[in-house]
Amino acid sequence: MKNGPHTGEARRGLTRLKRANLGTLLGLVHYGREVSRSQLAEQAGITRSSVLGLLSDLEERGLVEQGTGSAGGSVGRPSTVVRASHAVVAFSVVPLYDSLVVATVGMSGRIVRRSSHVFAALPSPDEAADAAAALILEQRALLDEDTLIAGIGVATPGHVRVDDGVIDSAYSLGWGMVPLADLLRARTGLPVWVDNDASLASLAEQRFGIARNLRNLVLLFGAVGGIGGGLVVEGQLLRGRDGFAGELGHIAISDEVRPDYGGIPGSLDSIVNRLDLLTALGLSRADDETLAQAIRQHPPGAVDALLDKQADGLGRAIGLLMNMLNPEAVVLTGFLRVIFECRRSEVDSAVQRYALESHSRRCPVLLGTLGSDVLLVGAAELAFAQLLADPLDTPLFAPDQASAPADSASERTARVS
Amino acid sequence: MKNGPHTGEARRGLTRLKRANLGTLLGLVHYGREVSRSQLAEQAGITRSSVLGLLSDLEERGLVEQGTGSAGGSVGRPSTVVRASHAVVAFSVVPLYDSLVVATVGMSGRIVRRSSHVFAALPSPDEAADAAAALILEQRALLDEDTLIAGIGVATPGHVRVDDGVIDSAYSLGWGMVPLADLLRARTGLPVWVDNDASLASLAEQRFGIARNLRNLVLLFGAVGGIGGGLVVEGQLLRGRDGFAGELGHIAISDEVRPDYGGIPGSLDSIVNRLDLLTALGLSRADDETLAQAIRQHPPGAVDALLDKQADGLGRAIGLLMNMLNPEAVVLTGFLRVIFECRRSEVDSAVQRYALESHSRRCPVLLGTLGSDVLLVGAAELAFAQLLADPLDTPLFAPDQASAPADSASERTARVS
DNA sequence: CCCAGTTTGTCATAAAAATGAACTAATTGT
DNA sequence: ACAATTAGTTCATTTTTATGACAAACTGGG
Repeated sequence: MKNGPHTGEARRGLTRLKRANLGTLLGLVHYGREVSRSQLAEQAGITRSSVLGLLSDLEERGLVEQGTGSAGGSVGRPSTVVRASHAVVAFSVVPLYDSLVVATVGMSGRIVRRSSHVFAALPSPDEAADAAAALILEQRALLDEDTLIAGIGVATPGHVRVDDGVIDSAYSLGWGMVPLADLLRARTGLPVWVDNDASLASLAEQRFGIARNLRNLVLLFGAVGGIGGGLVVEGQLLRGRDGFAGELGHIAISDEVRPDYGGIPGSLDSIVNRLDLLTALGLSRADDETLAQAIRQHPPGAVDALLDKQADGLGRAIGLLMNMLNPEAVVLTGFLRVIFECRRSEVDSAVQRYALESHSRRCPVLLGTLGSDVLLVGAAELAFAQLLADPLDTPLFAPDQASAPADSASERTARVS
Repeated sequence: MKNGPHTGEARRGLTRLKRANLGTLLGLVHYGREVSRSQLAEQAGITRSSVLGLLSDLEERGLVEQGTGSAGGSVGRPSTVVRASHAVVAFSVVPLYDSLVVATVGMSGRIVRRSSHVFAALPSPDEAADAAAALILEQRALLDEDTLIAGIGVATPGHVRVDDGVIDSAYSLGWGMVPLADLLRARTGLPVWVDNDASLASLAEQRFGIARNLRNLVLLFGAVGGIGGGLVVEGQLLRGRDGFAGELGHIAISDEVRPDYGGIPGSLDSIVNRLDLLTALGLSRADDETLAQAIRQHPPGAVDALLDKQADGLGRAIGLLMNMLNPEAVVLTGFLRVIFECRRSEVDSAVQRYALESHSRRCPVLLGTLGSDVLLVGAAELAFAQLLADPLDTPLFAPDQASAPADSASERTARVS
């Protein structure tokens, strides 16, 4: 569908079962960073001898590396430790208002390289795609020769049709109906996946951040353009019918109608609002760090009332989400983190008031730990997801842009025929 | 864990794959009512020859029946049609305020038999369990000799710990920390599963009702004790960490604080409230039909304002849910149906106001079609779920209460050894 | 330093189950 | 009646996992 090159003919007879088992193993390795073979066997529910064979397939394709490592076991023969190969990478693209960040991310979750482009004005989709392609080209040229590229993941604000990578509407970028996946694929020859920024942030925090291994998670993403949300249910991103799910900034939680506000009346966005804070503080365009500092140093007065009100709104939304989804944790990022740190007791008391005790009792409010990397990590996950679903037959690409896909599967097919 | 008798030793070498394939096939048959073998092969993604073998296993265990039926195909050899055996049943138990309904439900989704018990006062958990067990005993005695019983499913209001079938708190019944599954299992010898009423209603409407085959669904369940919610995501019930998810009545959508209301301030329950309607109409304890009639005939005045307000609150909640979950439909049941029918345009306009257009455009508000059967069907699904997960090794029980489980697997094991 | 105990890696063999391809059967339309 | 079409059936083959035995590598105590 979405991938460029054909992999010759799909290898015959690789049953769904084996595909699933390979994916399970690669997933365990990817999310666990370092796992022993016997742990893999136990967690995947297959025997040690089967793991042996499956891993050798994965290793042959260069997806995992095995070696002696510190597996902590006390007695008995030391384990062979399996790691995701750091020779497998994906590119992350994160368009912001007037800049754009591109990173090379290893399958181990580590960010290898990062660079950005600053625009003079809000970029058009084509300008953004040009800049992204240029940065990717640079980073691609710096990769080792044996690197395998899974593809490109994009984290963008707004509504994204994940099926075909079309941005339905991204208010903060001023874009509407932009086929971003097509634009980038045409420029790079790599497969491209696009998804909403807040959703990807929740995925990243659930897999590599504060919410590691929690199966049910709500993340509130306090971005400059407004509040987004990401919902993880049973370890999977909740996308809904079109991939639009998680627009938590637009949920109505109050009767308040602001004549100056154009969105949903009484919405979380209209009440817990970064711009309001900046205005009250006499700032324009500050990053979250500056914002936090300004709040700490502000003179008492109107700002306090605003902060109290925003803290109450935030707590109300958190309580609502706890009642509705019974998650294991609620994670705050961006400027919501600032509000929580300044008005923790106000937020907590609002949560107590608006959430049923049975829901809130065991559901902590946490702060994201991935910081500004969260979108880069989350976007790369998009590209790796395909690889995890079908480790052996998903096409991978070489650093050398001119070459055919570095797909060992098609090589093997060629050798046989 | 939860099942009573042991099935000898688990049949050796029934691989996960076969178990999964059997479950997939049985699920397709169960939800599709009548499916041809080649349709099964196509939908399950396995070959016709494999389907043949798998179905013969299922038929041997008495779970499905095959025969020539009207499969509508125009040309070509007529299909063999597969149906879920109506000899496989589950018992549904639905405790209400002062009564209790028990039904025998076939795996085809049809309700075979139903009976109820009316209490003089609110029953204690033991009284309710006694009554349920007595009704089940009666209905069990009326079953054919070759019937296979999957178990008992209970749909109850309140919070349910689905893992062990303990009702954490059910306000409308006045119960707290009731190990209902244990109580019923001790009295009947059958495995018991318990879940929240609204959740089960959403499952029932998604599988057998108006929302058939929709993968993402929100159901608002307007019961006498308050509003419940059920969320279906990717075809699965969203349960959250403890199974408490979906408490949509308790989500805060307004700033209004009612001094007379004990729950969450500004919650959907406090605004869209059946008791308020009855009070305004001068009624006490009316069923939904009576309520609808009273509304149609009421004199203009205060009741209109109340209805408008409730319609607005309902639309606001619907809009919030659309933004948040991007479902394919929102389904209303119980007295919410009455409100929607009387104030359709008010509800619709509130939905327009509070939902983003991209979310609401393709998301209809529907009315449930299963009526009063919805909980009976949903509760039975709990018992069938286990059977679908492992068709051959899940123990089934005979109508004759004294006998051992009618588990052909253990018979077969015995024959071999 | 050796030896029991423990855990893990590896191999040959067996068994399970799905696949693939050929073939037969039953119907419609011409 | 005959082609076209669709579905059911059979069976040898292939894929892949499971099984069980054994070797390897480590800990810790005597």
